[in-house]
Order: sequence, then structure tokens, then C-alpha cells
Amino acid sequence: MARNPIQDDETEAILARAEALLARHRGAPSRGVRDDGAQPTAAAGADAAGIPTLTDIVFEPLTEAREPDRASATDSGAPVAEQQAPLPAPLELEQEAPAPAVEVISRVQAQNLEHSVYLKLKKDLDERIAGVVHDRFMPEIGTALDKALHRISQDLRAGIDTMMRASIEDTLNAQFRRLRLALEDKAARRDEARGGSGIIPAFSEPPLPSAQMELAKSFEPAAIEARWYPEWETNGYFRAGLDALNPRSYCILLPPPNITGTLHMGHAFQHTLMDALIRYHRMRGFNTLWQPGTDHAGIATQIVVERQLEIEGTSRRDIGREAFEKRVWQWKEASGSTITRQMRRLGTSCDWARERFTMDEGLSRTVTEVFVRLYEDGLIYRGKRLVNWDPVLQTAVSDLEVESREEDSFLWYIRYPLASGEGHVIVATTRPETMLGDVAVAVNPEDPAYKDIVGSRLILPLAGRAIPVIADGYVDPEFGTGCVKITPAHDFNDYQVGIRHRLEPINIFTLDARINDNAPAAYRGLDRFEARRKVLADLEEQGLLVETRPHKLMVPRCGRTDAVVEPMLTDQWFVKMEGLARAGLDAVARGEVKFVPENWTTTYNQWLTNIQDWCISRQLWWGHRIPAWYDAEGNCYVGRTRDEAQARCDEALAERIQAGTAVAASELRRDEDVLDTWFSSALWPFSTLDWTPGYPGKSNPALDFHLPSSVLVTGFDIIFFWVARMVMMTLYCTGKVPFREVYVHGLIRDAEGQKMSKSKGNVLDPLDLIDGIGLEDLVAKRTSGLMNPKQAEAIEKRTRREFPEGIPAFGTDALRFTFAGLASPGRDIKFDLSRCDGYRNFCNKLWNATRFVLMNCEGKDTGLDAALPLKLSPADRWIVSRLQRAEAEAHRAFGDYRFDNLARALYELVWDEYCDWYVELAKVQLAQGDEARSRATRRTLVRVLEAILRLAHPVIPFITEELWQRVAPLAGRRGPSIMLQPYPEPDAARSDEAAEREIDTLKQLATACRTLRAEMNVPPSRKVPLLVQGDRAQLAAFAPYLTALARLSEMIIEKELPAADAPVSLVNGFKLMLRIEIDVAAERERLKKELARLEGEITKARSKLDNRNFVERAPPLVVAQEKQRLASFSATFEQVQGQLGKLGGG
RNA sequence: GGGUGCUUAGCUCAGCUGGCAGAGCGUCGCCCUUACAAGGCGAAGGUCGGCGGUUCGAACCCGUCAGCACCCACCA
Repeated sequence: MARNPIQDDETEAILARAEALLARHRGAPSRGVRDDGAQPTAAAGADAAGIPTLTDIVFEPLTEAREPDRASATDSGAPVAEQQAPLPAPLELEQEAPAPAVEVISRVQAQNLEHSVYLKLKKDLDERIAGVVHDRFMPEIGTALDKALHRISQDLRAGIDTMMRASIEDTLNAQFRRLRLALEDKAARRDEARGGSGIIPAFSEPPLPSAQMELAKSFEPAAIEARWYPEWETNGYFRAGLDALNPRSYCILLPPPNITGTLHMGHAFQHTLMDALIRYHRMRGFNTLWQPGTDHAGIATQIVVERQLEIEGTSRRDIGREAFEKRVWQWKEASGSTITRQMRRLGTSCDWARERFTMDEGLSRTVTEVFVRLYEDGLIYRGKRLVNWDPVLQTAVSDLEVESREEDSFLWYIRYPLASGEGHVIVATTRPETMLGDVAVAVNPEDPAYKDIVGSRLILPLAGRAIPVIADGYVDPEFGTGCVKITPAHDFNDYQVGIRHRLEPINIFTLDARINDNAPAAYRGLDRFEARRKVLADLEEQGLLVETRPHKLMVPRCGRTDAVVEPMLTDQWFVKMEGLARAGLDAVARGEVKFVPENWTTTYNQWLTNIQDWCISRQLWWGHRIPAWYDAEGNCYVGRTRDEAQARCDEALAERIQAGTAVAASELRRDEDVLDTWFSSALWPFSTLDWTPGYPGKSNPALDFHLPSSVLVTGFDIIFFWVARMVMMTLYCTGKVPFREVYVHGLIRDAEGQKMSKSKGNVLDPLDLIDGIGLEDLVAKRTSGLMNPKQAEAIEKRTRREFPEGIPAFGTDALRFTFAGLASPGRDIKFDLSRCDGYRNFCNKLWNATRFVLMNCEGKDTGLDAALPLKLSPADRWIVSRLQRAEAEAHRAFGDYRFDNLARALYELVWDEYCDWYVELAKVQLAQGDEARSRATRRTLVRVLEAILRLAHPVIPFITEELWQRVAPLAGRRGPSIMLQPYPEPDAARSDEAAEREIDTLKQLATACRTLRAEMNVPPSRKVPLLVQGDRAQLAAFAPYLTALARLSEMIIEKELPAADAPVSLVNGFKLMLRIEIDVAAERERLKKELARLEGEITKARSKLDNRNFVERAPPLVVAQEKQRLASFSATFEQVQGQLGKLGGG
């Protein structure tokens, strides 16, 4: 390692000061000395320096867990110690580096230094640190990290369970990247602005915690997450519950993400809610299944792989269908699991052992089976119909996959001369090129303007064909000219008109939307947009283009490719929806499927009521191939297998031979088309549970337990695509509904309420919120791979403005808590990063509360021995009672899918009750020196905290697990994981209203004192005496608490407060007076203000009570309450007035 | 054209069956107080979109108007 002995006295002096400060703050031994007895190796030196902690995370769990691997690595000739050599071990750093700046950086939290010292320190050190880091460590660290990472990856690949590898690798990569960036960033900045201010990033990077938990000063999520997920998964805690003796089951189907996808905010949100529900029910002892899987996403996946082929200079047609399918499978194996790996980062506790893929053999068999059954039942038919056609992909798409957007265009007015040679009509059209396929012009039968010409013939310009004028009610006489050209082959409305009037459609387009041979030669081969230009030009030239007016119209585009969709007459397969839709409507009407919030029922009903037959065939290569075969004459045979189809063909042939119309047998040819991806998705509720045709009747515990599943958690955007279709298909195939409830959540939008999209550059990646991301990385990410590169500049600007510092790492728990907190029903979510901040702080709060509890309880008597006396105080009973309340709220919130209420209940319990009050009260109790009381206090501290952790676990699984491991034994609970513990149930017997009232009074008194202090500008450091008048026994009990909470020097209980120039406050029949020098005029002002407020309340109450109607008609309880209020306000008013009178001065 | 939401503090949102308008963030003031400065204590801040109705009483129920958002269908 290169040495560059920077050593001067100044540096040493500064460091010494920092060390002294640190030692004082921590009350801990100075650096290099560990109190946990760990071996001073690279692997264990977590606390000593920021950088080597990387090794902790990686080497420690692995070497412990995978001893054989380590041995084999040694056998292969490279001793472990040598392998790790490139990394500077912390001890090495300490010895060799005269100014171990890096260590100081990582250990010192700037805010913990005395401010003035800190400022000096920062200024002095800043430049030097950069120098040290850059000159001495960076090149080495860079390569060392590279090597280490590489080696670790290799080791991991050698045989560790896939999941564990993925999880650890992710963490590693993130940490590696962050560290790297921090160093590079600083180095770069140093060159730009020497002596520049600002803490170098490594400074603000919090130190990473050690693996053997010495609870760090603040919550550090990364390592905790990396540790616990593999632990849970490898121990099978996520496995489905299939206990035959357990009558309660709970199941959620994961909406299968596309294999092409990556985890976006919508997923993260949705998965958080599902995971909370699943963990909650699992803890409550249900047979719980979260069924995961992925979707083959026909179009999306095919596009991805085709693009790859394009880069390689080939195409799917070049390599052929079979080779193409193989390529897609290869791609799927390599990349299809990205999203499931990302899901693990979120803590998603699905039963991965049951993971399914829509193209799996079993699921594919189900798809075929259902198709054949529908066909045999006459619910699937094939026919030439007008369908939405994507001319770029050259496949049909369903109505739902078409997205219409308003675009600026024109309405063209074209003259069609009458065949008689006398007169003409003028038609208005937005699609002039389709006139080449016109078969009629329609007018409204009631329209007097055209009554006479109905039945006459027109000469179609450019084509020269004669077409009739027909009358049809579809025409709106008010729009355009009241004349509509009818082009049945290229317009859905015209198609219907054509059918009504028995007009033969003329198709003028090829499948890639070029003019075909049915049109005049001049236009053949032209693309539809070129054709439009030429048609218009020609009409203009012939004087037939009468007018061109600007016009806004809705242009239908394919949701996937954005190509303008063309109605196209083609042979397609359809599912008849009428009967299926009826059954789907009935199931919801009967309440077998319930929507939450309820109003989505309307949307569902409306769609199913107006549903069209579903076009299920796609002219793609990736997907479930339609199980239909054709003979040479084009007769179609549907079967589960080629043999079955062949048998049917043979049968038909035999009949025809008998009938004497025999034809030679021919080779069967399979239908080229595949099924709409949503067809297999619609079967998901039972195909994933290994449904077979014999069911019910055939034994299948998974199906028995978990169909119907309990709830489907989804966004409203796929109610039609997926929810309705699952209901219909599951009912049809199994006779059961797929799920009992559908919880419809809102969409995640950006902070301004805009939909997140790549092109807007406002996409947030949930993993970036978890791991954090630097500004440059974020900009790069947002501006790369844009469809329109011109947007890059604007996106970059926006990103730099919005996230000048990048995004900090919040950790999974904070992100999940944020999602839960934002999940109010029936509302889209504007995702505001500052909320994450708040919930990250919450996690930190919980962490530190636990730190406090452990400091005071570990190694002490926490009341586990029932024989020893306990002296529970009202405060103890109060927090226990308050816990019961929160538990009840949590249950209610889960039942109503009110994750926002759940989050709030947890937040308030932990922060506002436990931390702000109970911990403070407990400090007083612990200081009293009464063993029975201390025991009871520790017992309460520990037990309530333990319950809180279980209560919060479904939302914030990682931190609760980490803390529970330490807290649980003190509370007398044992178990390998919090996941396996029961969810807290409220116990009415432990509610204690008396204690709640008492503590409430205490809180009010404390707050009143504090307010007085604050208003009188008494600094917290100054302790002042308090005089109190009121219930003596009660006050005596409060005294020790109040003295501490309000920072009193003493508390004197008086029969009557003396007349003095001192601030007074009145609470619940108590009178408080701070004995301090005051500004009499200011105090008078304050009291007057208080009097005014009271007067207002009194007037309000009195006017109510003076109202006879109120007294007579309102419920007695409300009237009594009002009287009580009036009495108490009046009493207070008088007292305050008295106090005002007692004030001396002017 | 049909449908669904939303409008409450500077911002983002809760507000149950009608009964004293809340939280987080932000702002302001005091404070390193041995769990936590990612913190503590305190404070300011509202005509609940407008108008009308029902009611003893309306943020909440009804009507209406305005604004915003979304979904479905669609006029060539």
C-alpha cells in the first residue's frame, strides 16, 4: 500500500480534540478498543472504520454460514487471509495512517460535536481529508473493492442459494456504488473548488453497523435488510399454510408482474399493502398463502427480444418461429427474475417455492384445457370480423389495449357527384384515404335536405365506382354536411351500417396498412399516410376537395407500440361474453365478490353490461398457441393435442365418406396465432393452484383452502383487463368466485400529481428510495433510453431542481411505512419525498427507544420471575391500557383496509405515547430506588415495546425483527423470528380508564408548566419552583414526575396560592404558579388573552343552552355535556380574573 | 354523451353514525436535556370551494353552481 505520510501537528491536535469529544459523548473507550471481544480481523472490525464494514456484511455471515465453501476456497490454494488482503484492514489503517481521517469521518456525526469545535474541525479537515482519501486510499480501495466484489460474487455463485445471493449482491452493489461515488465525487469536486465548503459525502454517510449488534446510535437499514430476508426465506417462513386442522385460511394472489418489467412505485405500494395483510394473517395463525408468479406478457416480451435481434442484424422471421421461441425463453431465464429479486428487497413474503409463470407447463395445459372447453361449449368462435389492428406489430389487439388521445387534425369536405350527372353531395371525413373503400354514402332518413336522393347512385371520385346513397339513423344530420361516406372495412360504425344494408366491404389495406390491389393502381403500395396526401392532392386537382377545416379528433393508438390502430377485417378468435358477463355481474350482485371501496362496483357493472365479444387471438409468436388445426380445405379442429384434433378430423372424414362426399385425408396444420396474454391471466386464480379438469372432486388442498382467495389487491386500471375476466373465467371453470374482496387502491403519482412516466422524467424507482441515489446517477438514469432524446435536457433540469442532493437512503421499512400512511381509500397518491423523511425518522425513533430500553433492562430484572413483587404505577397501567387501544385500532384498520389509520395508530402509540411520555415517566420511576417499582417499570417498558414490535411488524418487518430479537427474551418471549409470533390481541381486562384519566391529568399539568415556561422565556436549563393548589394526595403522587417533566427545582403544594407577580395556569381544578420574576405587563396581557378566549367559549355555550330548541331536542347527553362545559369555563374565567386582580404593578 | 372522484392550515392529507376542526411536513421561538439534533419543549396558522335547503346543531346529509382530476363511449 502506498504511503504518503501526511503528518503534522495541527492535524493531530484536531483529531485529538475530536477524539476527546467523541469519548465524552459516548462514554465509550476510544478507538481501537472493542468491548465485545471480537477478533480484530478485517471481518470483525465493523465499528472502526466506514470502509471495511463492507467486509463485515459480506464475509461474516457467509463464512459463518458456509464454512465448507470457505474451506474449499482455502483448498484451492488461496488462503482466506490472502484473499482479503487487498482490503485495508482497520487495524492496519490505524497503525499506518497517522491521521486516520477516514475513521474519524465515519465515526463522528458532525452534529454530535460541539458546534464551534465542529466548524473548525470541518474547515481544517475538509481539504486534508480529501487529499488523504484521494492520494492514499482511493486507487487502492477502488481496485480492492472491485476484486473483493468479484471474488465474493464468484464464491456466492459457487453454490449458495439463489435468493440469498441475489439479496446480498444487491446490497453489496448498492453499498459499493455509494462508496465509490462518494469518493469519486469528492475527488472531482476537490479539483474544481479547493477549500470548498461542505462535508464530503462520506462524512454524511452514516456509519454502517456491525453484524453482531451493538445497537448503533441511529437506525441503519441496509445491513438489517440484507440479513433478515435470507433468514426468513431459507427457513421457510413464507411457505403456504396447508394445515388441514386449521379452519382459517387467508390467500392473496400476487398480480403477476410482466417478466419484462422492473419494480415501479405502483408495485412497491401494492406489494407493501399485500405483504402487510399477509404478515398480519400469518401471525394470527391463518393458513396463509401469498401466491407469486410472473406473466409472459406476449407483446411486451416479443418486442424486447425482437429489438435484440434487430441489434444483431437479424429478425424473428429470419430465424424462424422455433428458434425465436427459444430465444425468448433464454431471455426469460436470464432477465425474467429481475422483478422478483427486487420484490425481495421490499420484504415481500410470498411463497416463492410456489412461484408460477403463465407459460409454465402446468399453466399452459390449463390454458389449452379451458380454451377447448369454451370452444366445446360454444363460447369460443372464429370468424372474419373487424378488429383493432396494429399495423406495426401486425397483430390484432383488444378494445382495451387501444388508447385514444385527442389530436389535431382536419375535417375534409369532399364532393361526390351524382351518377345522373346532375348535382352532387358533399361528405365530411377525417380519413380521406379510406374513400377508396367506400361502398355507399349515408344520410339520415329524416333529413329533408337529402330525402330525394336516397336510392340514387353516386360516382366515387378517384375510384370511379358507382355507389348508392342510403338512409340510416346512425347519421347525425347536424354534424358536418349530414352525409357520411360508408367504408365498412375500415370503420367500426360503417361496418355495422354495412351489415344493416347488406353492403359488401371493400378492404383497401394490406396488413401493414398499405393500399392493396382493391384500390386504383395509382395508390397501390402507398402507406396509409402517403395515400392520404395523394388522395387529397388528386381531389384538389379535380376540384372535388371543397373545404379543409381544422378538427380535433380522438386517434386510437396501440397501448404498447403507440402505432395508430387500424380497423382491419381479419380472421380472429373470440370469446362470447354475454353469458359469462351475466354470471360475473350476478356474483357481484349477490355479494360473493365485494369491492372496497364499494363504488368500484359501478365501474365493474357498467363495463360488463356493455361488453363486446373478446378478441383473444394475437398474430404473435410468443404466447400460448391456439389449440386449433386445419385440414387442407381449411376445416378447423380444436383439441387438447394434435392427436385429439386429428381424431376429430378423422371422425369428420368418416362421416363424410359415409355421406359420399369423401375427400382425401390431409396433413393437419396448426393455427399460427397465440392467445391474448390476458387469457392466461384470467385463469390465474386456479391455474396457479394446480387446478386440473377433474376439480372439484379431485383432491387438491391448495385449491380447497385458497379458492376463493381472500382479497385481490389491485389498481383500478386493470379492473376490466383482469379483475372482471378472472371473475368470469373462474366462475365458468370452477363454479367458484376467484376472490371474496377486491381492494382497489389509488395510483402513485409524483409530488405534483402527474402520472409517473419515463418521458416526463419524473419516475421514482422504489429501490432508489431504499438505497439512496446520487444526483448524477439519478440524472443519468432518467435521461437514458428515452424514446425522444430531446426531452433529456428538460428532464435533467427538472431533476436537478427537484433533487439537488440526490435521494437519501430511507430503507425499506421507511418506504413501506410511507406507503401505508398514504394509502387512504379512493384517492390517488401524490408521492411526496418528505413523507419518507418523516417515517424514516419514525424508524429511528423506534430504534432509539429500544436502545434506551435495552440500556436500562438488559442484564437486569425485567420481572420474569412471577414470585418477586411488582409495584405497577398508574403510568405503567396507562401505557398498557393505551396499548390495548392501539391494538384494537390495528385490527380494525386491517379489517377495513385502512392502512393509513394503521400507520397513524402505530405512529402515535410509539412516538406520542410511548416515547414522549411513558419513557420519560419510566425514567422517573427507575430513579426512585424502589426495587419492586423498578422491576415493574422495566417489565412494562420491555413488554409494551415487545408488543409494539409485533404490532408494527406487518408494516415495517425488518427493523421490528432486528429489535425484537433483542427485546423478546427480556419480555419472556422466545422464538426464532418475530414472523412466527402471534399478533397482539387487545385484552379488555387490561384497559384501565382510571389510569388513563390520571395520566391525562398529569400530562395536562406538565404541558401547562411547560407552556408557562416557554411563554415566560425560561430556558430549559433553568430549574424553577412550582406552587400548586389542588388535590393534595394526587399532587403528591405527581410530584416526582412533574418535577422531572417540567424541569422544576421543587414543587410546593399550597392550600391557597399566594398573591404574587407570577404566571399562573389553571388545569382541571388545579392551579399552578411558577415562582419566577416576570414582566407584569406581559403577564397581564397573557391573562387577558386567556380571558377573551374563555369568554368566547362561554358565550357560545350559553347561547346554545339559552336556545329552547336545543335543550328540548338535542340528546340529553349532549345538553349535559354543554352545561358541564359552561360551568367549567365559567369557573376558570373567574379564577383567571381573580389572578389578574392579584397582579401587582399598574 | 354516460359515469366516478376530489375541493379542509403555506404544502400533502385525515376527519367514523351530524355534536368542541386534526396530523405530518414547512414556519417561528427556546434548547445538546445521557435513547434519539433523523431530537426535545412551546407557539402561530382555518369563513372546511360558492350559494341555498334539512336539522336544536352541518366539514359531514340534500339541492345547486364553480373549479380540478380520472374512466368509458364517441360524430364521419
